[in-house]
Amino acid sequence: MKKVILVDGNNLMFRSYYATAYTGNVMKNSKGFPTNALYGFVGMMNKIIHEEKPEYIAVAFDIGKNFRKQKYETYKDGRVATPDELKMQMPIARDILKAMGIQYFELEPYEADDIIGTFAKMCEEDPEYDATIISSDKDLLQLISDVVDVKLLKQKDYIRYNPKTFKEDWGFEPIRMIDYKALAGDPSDNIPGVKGIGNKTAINLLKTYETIEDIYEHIDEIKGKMKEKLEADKESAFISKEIATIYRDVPLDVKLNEIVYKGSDLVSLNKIYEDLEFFSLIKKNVESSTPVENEIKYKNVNSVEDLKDLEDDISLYIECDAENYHGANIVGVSVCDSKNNYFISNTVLEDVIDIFKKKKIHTFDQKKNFVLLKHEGLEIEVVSDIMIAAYLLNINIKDDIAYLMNSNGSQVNFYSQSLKNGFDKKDIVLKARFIYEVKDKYLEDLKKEDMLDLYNDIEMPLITVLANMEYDGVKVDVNILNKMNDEMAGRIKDIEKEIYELAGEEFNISSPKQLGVILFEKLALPYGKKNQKGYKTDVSVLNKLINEHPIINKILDYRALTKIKSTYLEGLSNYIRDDGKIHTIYKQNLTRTGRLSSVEPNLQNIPARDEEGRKIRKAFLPVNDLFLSADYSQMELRVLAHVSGSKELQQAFINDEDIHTRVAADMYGIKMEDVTKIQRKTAKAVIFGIVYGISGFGLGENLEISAKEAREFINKYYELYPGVKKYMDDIVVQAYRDGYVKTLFNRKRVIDELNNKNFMVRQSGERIALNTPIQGTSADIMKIAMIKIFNEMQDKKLKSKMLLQVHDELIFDVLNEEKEVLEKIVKSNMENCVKLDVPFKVSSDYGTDWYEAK
DNA sequence: GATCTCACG
DNA sequence: ACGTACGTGAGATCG
Repeated sequence: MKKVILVDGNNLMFRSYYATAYTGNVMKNSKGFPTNALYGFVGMMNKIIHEEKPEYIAVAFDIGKNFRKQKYETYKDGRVATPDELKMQMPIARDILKAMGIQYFELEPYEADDIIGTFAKMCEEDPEYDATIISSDKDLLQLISDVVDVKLLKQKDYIRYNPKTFKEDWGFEPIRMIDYKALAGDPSDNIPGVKGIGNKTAINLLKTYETIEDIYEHIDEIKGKMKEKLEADKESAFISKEIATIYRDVPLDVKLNEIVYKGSDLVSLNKIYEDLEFFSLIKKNVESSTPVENEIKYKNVNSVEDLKDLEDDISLYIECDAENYHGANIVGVSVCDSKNNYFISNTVLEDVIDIFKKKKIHTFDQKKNFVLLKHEGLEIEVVSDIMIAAYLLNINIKDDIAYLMNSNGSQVNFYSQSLKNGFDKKDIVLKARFIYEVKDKYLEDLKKEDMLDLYNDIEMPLITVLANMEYDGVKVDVNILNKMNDEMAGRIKDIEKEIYELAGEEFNISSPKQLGVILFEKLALPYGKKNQKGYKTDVSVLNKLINEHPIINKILDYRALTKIKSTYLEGLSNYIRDDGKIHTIYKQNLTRTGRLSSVEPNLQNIPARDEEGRKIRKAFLPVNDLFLSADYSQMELRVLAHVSGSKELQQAFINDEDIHTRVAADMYGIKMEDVTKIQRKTAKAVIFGIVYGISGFGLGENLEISAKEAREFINKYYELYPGVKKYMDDIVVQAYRDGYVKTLFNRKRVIDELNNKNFMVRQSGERIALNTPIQGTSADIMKIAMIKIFNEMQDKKLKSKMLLQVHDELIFDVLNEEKEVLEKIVKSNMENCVKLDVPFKVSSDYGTDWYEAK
């Protein structure tokens, strides 16, 4: 049997284009030519060749006018015109196929579907061949037969349909797809179908009747509204069927044995890739990849003498030997000035380090530098960190400078490659050189964007604060974790047993797939919502089923306990280093709002809400005497009150009222003392929802009330706080106008989503626009507070340490005798570091472990 | 490696 | 008709 692969080239190009274009950013090469669709297209073609190993392959394209449009004027009406940026890429796709040794076909007035249908027919007529069609277009499913299957591409993976699997899914024969379209229509192609008949009804009708001809012959068997609808649109149904039917006799003048896959001509292929700047693909093609010669000269430094000509303004880069810099060793240090480049090995670093004291140093990731150097008992101060600068400038920055360099035309190994293959001194030198070359531009850009203060007064000083927190680390008692872990293991075993008994069989409870089958098929529980893989089984689904079956509560318990066990008890243990401490890494260049994030491990999501999980915190212990925890109360709402200018909301905070009770009282038109728990909870949900730009639907889901009721709550809130409503409207308008939003301290977030053609994406952009100034300003304020507290602690030479930040909360390791003075420093700085139209309020607590400290 | 689920503010 | 709350990180499963 000879296998023929038939690819819907148009479909692949459209998919690749929209897969990335929806974010608003189309990938381009340095000449400004769009390349996103081609990049995806090449990826998919390579995948097809790799997975299908075709002997015969053809790719079909649409070209020119098509006969359907000529016959039915409205066909594909309403479709957005193909964007120019996609059109431009179409001819290159053909060039690429040529270089890949793959034949492509296009013929006016036929569409790609018809060409594929014609090839499929040829396969059916020749017993030597069978075919696989590759596309995400469901229209092609009508071609399925004993010798033709369809690999229907989904967002991430695909479904392979043959006659059997098709029938299982759709309930009728593949060829009846055309009758299905005749009834249900197809909005994307503007095929009308029968008005009022959707996919469900269409499928049902086709279970009873073979074709629409059959339906209309037996129209009298059908009763009521449905009959009326069918009769009213009879003509439309038949036209729709005709449009939907793939034409399978396109005069192609080619034989199957002529579409043999010849394999790539790498020279021409690489030439195209070079034009497109698909460097990673070229690299893959050049198997024994000759390493790029980095033409850079540098001096090896052996003593201070070698650095005597070093200018005052320099760049510095430090390479270490592990992804996580805690516990890593310095591989080497490179230094550049306007004229020279230097490489300093770790062995001589100590001897020359003093020379850096008087220099103005520009670097990349000073927090990493700080930790690495401090382990060697060394220290270097810097004036600027281009990793941070790039982050503020909305450059999507990674921790590995190689990404930034390579996207600017350099060719250095990525850090992960160097770890595997060894470090190249030239790469390390190139990194410092790069820093030197771009530093001024970044600072200029920051100035242009009015972000120099944010950079100099907040982000740069914060580096030292965070570096110290990470370096000091937090003590965690592994014995406490282990003890809890053993206990947890026993409890989980018991619950497991009970679940197996209730289910009547053993299965992997942690597998959503298997669990879904047990719940919704074996136990036949209701409300089985589907996701991509099968049934949804998350908390919100399970909560709705609590009264349906006793197994649900057991599963919820199982989930809670296994989460605690694997993520926290075992997970955290793995991060305790030899000093008995956990040293997280605070990412300062990651979030889109200005918040920090914490990784390896994440110490910002240690359980707090649930008592069982909260006990994890008992394992976190102070090195000194106590923990002090200080957190802002309702930080984001206070920021909302300020930035929105809502006098009503501001007054509530000035009066120091319980904000949720206040809003509840206003919303229900009652006195504050009469507000019930549930009313307060509702108000709280409304308030939070507002900050996130929630819809009536979302709030309804959340509160388990109807969308209508929820909408009424939201409207009521707007009435009470018109300033908030105005802010929300204004910020969205402003975001559309400028393409970005800013925090109070000028942190800028560009929102490409607002330019998107897709309504949903734009809506998401609007929510981002109204939330970012609030979340981001709060983050800015917390950063300012941290810097002030840190500095004051240093000035007063306190031995207590700032250890953790959890967005609106700070944790300190406190010496008994410093208790009072520290608490004052912390509270007053947090409350007063910036002056807004509302006061900030900070609550604090002590404890001998993190659990006890509030 | 993508997906689902769930932990935090 | 669509899909539906912002910002994160990590572990387990599965193809």
